[in-house]
Amino acid sequence: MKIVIAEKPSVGRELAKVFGATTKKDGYIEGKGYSFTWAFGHLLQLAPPQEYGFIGWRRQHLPMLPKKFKLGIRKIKTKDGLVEDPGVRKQLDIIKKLFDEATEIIVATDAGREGELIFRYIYYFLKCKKPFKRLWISSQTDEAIKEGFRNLKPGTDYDTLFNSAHCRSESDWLVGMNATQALSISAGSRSVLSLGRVQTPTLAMICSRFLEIKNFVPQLYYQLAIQLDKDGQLFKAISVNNFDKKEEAEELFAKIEDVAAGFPNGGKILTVEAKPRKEPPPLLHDLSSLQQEANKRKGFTADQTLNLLQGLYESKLVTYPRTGSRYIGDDVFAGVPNLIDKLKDHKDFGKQADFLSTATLNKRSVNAKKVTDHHAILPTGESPYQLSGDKQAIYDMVVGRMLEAFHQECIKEITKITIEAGSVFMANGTVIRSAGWRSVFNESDDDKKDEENPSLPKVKAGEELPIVNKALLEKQTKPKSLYNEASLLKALETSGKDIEDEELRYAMKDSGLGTPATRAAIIETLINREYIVREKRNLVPTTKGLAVYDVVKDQKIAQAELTGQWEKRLEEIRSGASVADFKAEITDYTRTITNELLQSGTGLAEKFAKEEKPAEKVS
DNA sequence: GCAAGGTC
Repeated sequence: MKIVIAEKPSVGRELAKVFGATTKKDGYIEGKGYSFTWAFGHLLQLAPPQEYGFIGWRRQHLPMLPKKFKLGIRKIKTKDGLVEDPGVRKQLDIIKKLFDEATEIIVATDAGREGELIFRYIYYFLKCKKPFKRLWISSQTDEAIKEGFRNLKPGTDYDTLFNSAHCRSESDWLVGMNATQALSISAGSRSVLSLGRVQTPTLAMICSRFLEIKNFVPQLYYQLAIQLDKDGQLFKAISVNNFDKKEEAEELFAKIEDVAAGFPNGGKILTVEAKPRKEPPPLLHDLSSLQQEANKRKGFTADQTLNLLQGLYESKLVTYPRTGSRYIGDDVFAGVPNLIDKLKDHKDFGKQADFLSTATLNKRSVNAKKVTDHHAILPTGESPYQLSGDKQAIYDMVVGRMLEAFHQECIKEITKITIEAGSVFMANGTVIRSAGWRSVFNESDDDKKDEENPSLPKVKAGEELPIVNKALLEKQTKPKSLYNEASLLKALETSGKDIEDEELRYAMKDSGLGTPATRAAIIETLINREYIVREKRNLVPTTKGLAVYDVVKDQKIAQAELTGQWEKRLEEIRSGASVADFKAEITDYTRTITNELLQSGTGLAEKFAKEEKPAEKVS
């Protein structure tokens, strides 16, 4: 019997279907000489410190540097504390039984670093010695799967990939566990002060933005505004220059020759520029972009959106949700017209679906090279039935985005008129000539509200128009906004782009901080630690969060660059570089950060202890 | 009591 092991049940079932295996067993599917089984993501995790004899949180244990890491079955939180997840235990038993019977093992976990690790941890935990082959595919279509099985690779081809994954895993443990205990202990062990490669830079981003706003000193500046009259149609123009000094603005303001002051034709048109601007449709959604949209439209947290989407996925209404790709391959694209056809009766989108069913579909989101482990989120074509309001809202965002993505460009006409009236003024106007994809949700531009001139009158250069109103505007420079979940998710995705070092920036170009699957959990962790709170839709640091930030802000652990450095080294390991060198570096860094935190955390608790409620102090 | 990673 050949055993195929997938990362998750949905993929295992899909593979079984392609082979025509139909006998459903508990935890696997059998048929045609194969058994198809699966994990549920990581079934195993690195054992916690106490399993190496580091009982209790004690200064003398630090740094904790296990000679050899142990694996343990994934735990879940219950009222009795952490216990082995019974579902995971059961599935591992099933996998063990199948491996024992296997004549051949075929690894079909996701084609990536973590997919490799998911399998290898199971394989080594079960002490399996049988050789295995690797299925490596980036598309789950029947043809891609068949082709992949005709081209199975020797398992050992991916040994270096496993090495890099293994290093990632152990390094996160070493740095995270040690830094967390070091800071918590030196601050007086009153509460858990967690630190980690991802959560701490994320906290730092939130805190530094908050402080930047708090310390922001608004600057006054002045603008001049005039209103002109073209044959009865009024429109507004603003001075091109801003003025720091009020006197300067007042001087120019006095020179504006308006009707009230006895000048019937005070504004002279200098230039008129009208050009069309084409807006391509947005790309299909990946998890992050959908979380951002759901946060903006409905105020859902990243975690809520992920849960709703997981529910839709389990009901087979949408494709795999934790994807980082906004593209689909040509094979998936071939099924899109059929998906669109099924929406013709939809109450909101029917008309657009009808239109698209005869139009040429835009292929901006079609690019097989940009499909990584999973493609962009699409509806499956199954008909939803009695969804909850929130689920329906998410489902509609997926469906609506699909229609948008394959729709036509939106064509706008942008008009710019410059006017001389003592100084130079400019009027901007935007008119939508052809709504294209924007007709799906029929909403105006959500990013920027265009100035008050939706459409400007037809004027010609050289024309002189009466100025019917003028105003001297006093304005203030504004600080950046606080992070909310949408802007934070975006910042996490792109955090690598701000890195100055070119190599580190390159190493992070496809990753950012965290992964699509983990970012929602990171936000929740920061909230659970009482480092940040939600205030309306904003994410605001607490006194505790700011105090922790103050201790670590100049340390490597608070910089996104740390992930960049790791990614660069991990990629080198994948290409065959020494594992021992990297491990030595990490061990070294673990010692350094642990010692530093044991010193610098002293006195930290006093900074926020008074803010804590008595009930929380007791524990 | 603790990381980050994956998933139900």
